[in-house]
Amino acid sequence: MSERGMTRPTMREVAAVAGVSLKTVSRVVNDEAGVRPETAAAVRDAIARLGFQRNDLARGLRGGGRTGSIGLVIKDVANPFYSQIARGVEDVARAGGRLVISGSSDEDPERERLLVGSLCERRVDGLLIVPSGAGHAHLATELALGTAVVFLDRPGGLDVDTVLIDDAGGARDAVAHLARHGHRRIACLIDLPEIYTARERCRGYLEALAARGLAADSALVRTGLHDVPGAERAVTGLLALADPPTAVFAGNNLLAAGALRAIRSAGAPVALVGFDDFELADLLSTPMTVVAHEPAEMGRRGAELLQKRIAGDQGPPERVLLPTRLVVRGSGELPAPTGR
Amino acid sequence: MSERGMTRPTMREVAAVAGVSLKTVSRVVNDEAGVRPETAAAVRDAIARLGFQRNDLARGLRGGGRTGSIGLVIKDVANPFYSQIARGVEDVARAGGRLVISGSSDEDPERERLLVGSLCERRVDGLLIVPSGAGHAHLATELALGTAVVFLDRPGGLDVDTVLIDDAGGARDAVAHLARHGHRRIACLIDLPEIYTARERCRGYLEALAARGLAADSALVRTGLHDVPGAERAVTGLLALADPPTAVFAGNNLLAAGALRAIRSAGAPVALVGFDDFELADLLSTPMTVVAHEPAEMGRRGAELLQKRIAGDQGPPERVLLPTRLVVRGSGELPAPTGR
DNA sequence: CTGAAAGCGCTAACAT
DNA sequence: ATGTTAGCGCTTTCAG
Repeated sequence: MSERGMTRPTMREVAAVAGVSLKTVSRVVNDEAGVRPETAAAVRDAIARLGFQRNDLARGLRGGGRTGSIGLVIKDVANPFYSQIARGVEDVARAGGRLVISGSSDEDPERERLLVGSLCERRVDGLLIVPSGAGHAHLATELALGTAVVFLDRPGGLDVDTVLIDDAGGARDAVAHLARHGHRRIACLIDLPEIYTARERCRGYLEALAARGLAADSALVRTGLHDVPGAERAVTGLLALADPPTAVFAGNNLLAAGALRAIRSAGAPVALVGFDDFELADLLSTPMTVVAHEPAEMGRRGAELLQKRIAGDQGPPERVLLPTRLVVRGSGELPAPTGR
Repeated sequence: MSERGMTRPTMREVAAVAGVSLKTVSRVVNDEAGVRPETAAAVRDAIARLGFQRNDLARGLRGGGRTGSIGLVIKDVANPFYSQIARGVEDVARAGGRLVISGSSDEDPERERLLVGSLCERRVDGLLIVPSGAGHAHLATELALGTAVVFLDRPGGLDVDTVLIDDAGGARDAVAHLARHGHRRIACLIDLPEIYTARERCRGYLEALAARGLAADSALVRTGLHDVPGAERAVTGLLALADPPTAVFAGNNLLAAGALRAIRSAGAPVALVGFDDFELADLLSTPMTVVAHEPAEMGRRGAELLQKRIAGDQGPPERVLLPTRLVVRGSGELPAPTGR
């Protein structure tokens, strides 16, 4: 076996050992036809003996520029919503023979720009992006240079394939559900308004209220929330109001967790519907309803669209809207509206 | 702006536009000293005008072979435990100017081997691996070829840097806690015995029983469980025993979720301690205790060790053991042992 | 301070 | 069925 730090064997060395030309080795390595079985066997033997592994950098540099990798930019891989997307992307990429290079932007447009830059320098075959912020001019440049781009979860201001969830519809269903159970004072927790999904979910909330002829009380809408403690404080504040809400709609998984904590602390029988499903939502002491959807499916669809583009598809940009469904957990126990 | 599908500008073109030599462009791009400010400005201008981006493939091919990327092989990125590891890795890699290429092995040694192979063909600077299975001969080859390797969560059978959690200690604490509360019939849910952490946690369970002079009842130990439904069925079966357990120790986050479901369904007041912390564990209707630890820290430590190796550190392999701590959620409500 | 030449490891075109 | 010659885009010598 080789020594540590030894230089890696090249095709040229394999060729020398096998007693053939470099090109023959290349043919064997890439399963090209036109090599006599015995020759191929000799080459394979040399490959095994030397521990040769094709250098994909060199390969990508010479041939067409395909690197067999795609870039994925999400908000935070530690957040289950995004890590499920990543899994979906990975599965499709693998089927297409590609590896995924991913990075977390933490909702910072500058970090996103940096990440996209690094990814492009590495010449990924395509880019899957959950766009943060608004300006995506740099992406337009990439696009022009031939890097395929697909947006996930939010539109990115460029006319390319985009996979979204039915944010407004899901929010409408959530609020309609609460209203149907008699709730008239429904609070709404929303992430940073710069985020498309936050705006859409807020819109759905307002539309559902309007559809039921309920007045929208701006005191019950809290925006700019982006973590569990923030949501917890917001809901604690809401419940301390003179005329508190009897129900809460939380705009995402983090905000739902915060709301849950506040409701539990207050000991108040407040109904809760959260956007994003999560394991064990049905085993909570405060039963909650959830706007469920499939993050992995979003990743899969996005990756499929991307690979189609990479393969040369020139059709018009596609717009995929993934459905949500309201999952009622312990509906019988849904707290009824109080007060009044 | 350039046309779609247009060929990407190269340093040569930038040089031509700027009226300098290729090497001067290289100097500017890499912030090397020895370029007159005006010349540099002209070059930068040409770069901006052409939308030039250094090709890291070519760069990696020529210069020392560093690609500025590290490979991460985990079990499943959609599992919060692993996605938190991934985040820790990413943060350290970014600080070191590197990108992370990650893949899920799903506990399949063959997939792991394939992934490692692809990663090495891509010439990652180093590999961070949660090893599945036992045979890691292929890794020995990589090691010999100079690719740095660090194991995460489990030892990989090779004498390299390894970051582990105190599995046995955490399990002992969990079981001791239950015993201290009077439980004598404590069930144990364990993942596939091929997995090191499963064996260690099982060992800790047995040690804690022995330390208290409690008999280990093999009927209460269920191994080979690897998903939520499986754990649920196992616990349902345990609770149907003539002499059922009054407490359960679940060997990981998935098994804890399954146990929770079974306990809830049975309506039995069974105490539960689970390995791995999770959001909202304290808000469950069935209060549970948790063996908490920091997955992200594991990722960070591993990535730090790896980058030190990549930088040339030749010291002896390090063994990091991360602590666990028992977090009691609703201790007052811990179900007391029943029966007898 | 700047440039010309060589070559990283591979594949694409052509030979043979 | 196999080999030869270029050259991908860059960094690394080594010269000016």
